[in-house]
Amino acid sequence: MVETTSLKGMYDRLPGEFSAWRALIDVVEQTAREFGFREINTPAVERTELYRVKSGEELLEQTYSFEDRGGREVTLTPEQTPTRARIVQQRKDLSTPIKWVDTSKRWRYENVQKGRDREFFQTDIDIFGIESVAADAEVIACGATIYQKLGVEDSVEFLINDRNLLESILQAEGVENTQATMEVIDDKEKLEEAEFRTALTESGLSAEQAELVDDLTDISGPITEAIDELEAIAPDDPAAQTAVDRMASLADHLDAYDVAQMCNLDLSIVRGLAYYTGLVFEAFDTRGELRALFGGGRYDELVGLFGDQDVPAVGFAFGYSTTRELLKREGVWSEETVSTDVYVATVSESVRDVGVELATDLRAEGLTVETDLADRNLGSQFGYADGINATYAIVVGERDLENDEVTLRDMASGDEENVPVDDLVEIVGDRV
RNA sequence: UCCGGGCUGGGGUAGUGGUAUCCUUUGGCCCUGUGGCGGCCAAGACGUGGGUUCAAUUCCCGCGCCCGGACCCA
Repeated sequence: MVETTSLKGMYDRLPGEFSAWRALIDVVEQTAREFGFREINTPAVERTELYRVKSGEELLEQTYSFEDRGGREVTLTPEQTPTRARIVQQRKDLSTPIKWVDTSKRWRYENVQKGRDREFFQTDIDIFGIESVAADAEVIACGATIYQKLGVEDSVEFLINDRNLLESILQAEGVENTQATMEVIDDKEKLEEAEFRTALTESGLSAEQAELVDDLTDISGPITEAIDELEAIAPDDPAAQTAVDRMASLADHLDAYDVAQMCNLDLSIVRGLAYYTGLVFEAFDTRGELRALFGGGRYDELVGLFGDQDVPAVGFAFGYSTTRELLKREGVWSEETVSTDVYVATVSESVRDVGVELATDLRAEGLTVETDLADRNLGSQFGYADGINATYAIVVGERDLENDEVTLRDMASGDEENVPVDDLVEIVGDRV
C-alpha cells in the first residue's frame, strides 16, 4: 500500500469545495481586470539566489529548496514579488504603468497553523514604474473593491499609513535611530501603554518624544477626518509636511474611488517587511476577530536590488485564508456544491446517440451538460442528475421521439412538458 | 524549534486487554420511461513503529498526522 494522504499543509480540494474557491478567485481576478491589471503567468520554480537577494538565508530555511538534476539550486516560489522584480528589471521595454495580476500557488516550508499552509494560493496585484499617489490609491481601491463585490464591505476596514510620515516626523523631532523606534511601534498593539512608552524611551526617545509618538500612533479613524488631526499635531517641517500632504492627497483619491469610507488612517501600521518605503496598508475584519486579511504597500527600492534599473512599485499579495473565514462567518461563502444546467437522460441504448447530439447542441450554447456514461436505468439516472444538482433533465426515449419530441423536466418542481426536439436548445437556453 | 489537545471505515460515531456498534456515504438490486422516500445486499476503520502481555485498537514510549497556540511570517 502506498501512503495516500497528501503532504502536511497541502490539501486536495474536490469539486464541491473548489467550486467555492473558484467563485472567490474569480471575483478577485475580475476586479483586478476591471482596473486594467493584466494577467501574467510565471514559473513555479526559480533560482534560489533570487530569494537570497531579498530575504537572506533565514527565510530560505522556510522554503522548498533543492538541487535539480542539473546541479542548480532551485526553490519553489514562496512569493511572486522577486519574480516580478526580476522580470521588470530584465525587460526594459515594458511601458509604464506595468499593472499585473496573477493567482497561483506558493510554497513555504514552515509550521502549519490556522491560515498558514505549506501550499497556498495567492493573488499578486502590483503597479510597477509609477511612484504617484494615484498609483497608491488605485492599488488600495482595487483591494477595497474586491470586498465591495463580495458584499462584505461593511465588515472590512483598511488601515493605512505611510512610513515617510513617521520617519519624517521622528527626524524633525531629532530622533536618530528611527529604525529602532519603528520596530517598537510595530509591536504597539501587543503592549500596554506604559510598556510602549518604556520601549520607546529604550529605543532612544526622550519622554516628550515618546509621548508624541504615542499620540501620533493613537490617531485612527476615517482617513478623511484623521488627516485634520494629523495636520494639527505634525511638526512644522518641510519633509513632514510633504508626507502629510501626500496622505491628504491619498485620502482625496480614495474618496474619488468611493472607497474612503473603508479606509482608516493608523500610524501604528508599520508592517515588519523591511522593503516597504512609503505607503503601507493592511485590511482587517472590523470585528477584530480575524487575522489580517492581507497587506501591501510601496516598495520603490526592491526592483533595484535585481539590477541597475530602479523601478518604483506598489502592490499587495492577496492571501485567501482569512478572507475565506470572513466570508464563511458572514454567510457568503458560496455553497460547496457542484451545479449542472442540464442532465440528458436516455431511456435505452438505442437513443444514446440522440442524447449525445442534444447535449452537444446545448453545450454549444455554453451550458453545463451531462449524459449517462454508465448505461444506468432511468431511475438511477435521475438519482445522478439530482446528485449533480441539475436544473433540468431531458428524457430522451423512443416514445417521445416518434413525435419528434423529448421530455423536459424541471428538477426542482418535477414539472414536465414535451418539447419538440428542434426547439429544445432555444427553449432551454432561454430559461437557464 | 517550542507548548497544549487529539487520532476507530470516505465523513460522523459506539466500544473493548481476546480485532469493533450505529448513522451517513459509495456501488448493486427491488425498478430497461421518471430522482430526492423505503427495503435488501455489498464495500469500507482501530495513524505508525517499538515496549509490556498468552493476547494490544485498548496500557506505556517514540514518530507521523490533525486542531489550536508561541516564535516567525517574504
